[in-house]
Amino acid sequence: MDVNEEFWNCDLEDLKRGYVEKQELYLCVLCGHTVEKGLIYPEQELLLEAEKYMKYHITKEHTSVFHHLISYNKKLTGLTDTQSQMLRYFYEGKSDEEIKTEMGAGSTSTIRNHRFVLKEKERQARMAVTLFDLLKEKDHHAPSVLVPHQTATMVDERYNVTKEESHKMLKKYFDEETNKLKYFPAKEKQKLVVLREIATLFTPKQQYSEKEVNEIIKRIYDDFVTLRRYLIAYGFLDRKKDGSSYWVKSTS
DNA sequence: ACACTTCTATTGAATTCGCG
DNA sequence: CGCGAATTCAATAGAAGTGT
Repeated sequence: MDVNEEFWNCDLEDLKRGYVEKQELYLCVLCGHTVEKGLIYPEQELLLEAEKYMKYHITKEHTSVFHHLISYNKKLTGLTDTQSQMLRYFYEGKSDEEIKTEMGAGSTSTIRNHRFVLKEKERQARMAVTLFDLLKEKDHHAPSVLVPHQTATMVDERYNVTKEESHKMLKKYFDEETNKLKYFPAKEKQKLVVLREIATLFTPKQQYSEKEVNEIIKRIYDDFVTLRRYLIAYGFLDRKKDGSSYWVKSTS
């Protein structure tokens, strides 16, 4: 029953699809199987391009995302065995009458009621997702980990930081009066938090010249060259090859 | 009149409580 | 901890309600 990190972090659309697109590869969130972009995968008589092959992989190994997810236990799905079985029948497009016969129930009203209860459950699930999503923005005490910049490079699980930790670090490295960076941290984890904070000084989607970038960084730290380089290296900023234009990598 | 949705009552199973 | 009592939960079936 091990469900990987990506599974929980990817958005609903990716989850429904069953795989996420990374820089250089496609990753199956159901099993962690990866497929490298740009390669061609032979399958029987056919040669499949990477993404096609990933779709094929899901059908072959997991039948469908639906089948895979519904096979998880109650703890994960929140569904009882009969409820899961019901969903399977519904997925197959069976009528109440057919389901009744197949599961040997005495009456179609039982199936009807299952449909009703499950629909209610769906509404509750939507409600819960929305509620918790809204809560996330407000609850600064939750020990939730900050998800690193999605485009950030040089980041792995070790650098997960709770909001509390991150708050502490920021207090340590930034002067409360002037908001200037006192000194640049040596530890990777701290660097990440500090850089993330600095990245917020830039307006998303806006294009900056190198000079403008320097100006902004200079306001909080003298050694703007180092900081600028770090922002790029850690994937917070991106730039044209010739350095004529800089912008914040999108966060969403 | 008909199909379809929602509510209610009953039952048995599972879980929790509380007492020694 | 063990065991029966009490409570809660899930499944069922039929009744009531709703809309066309």
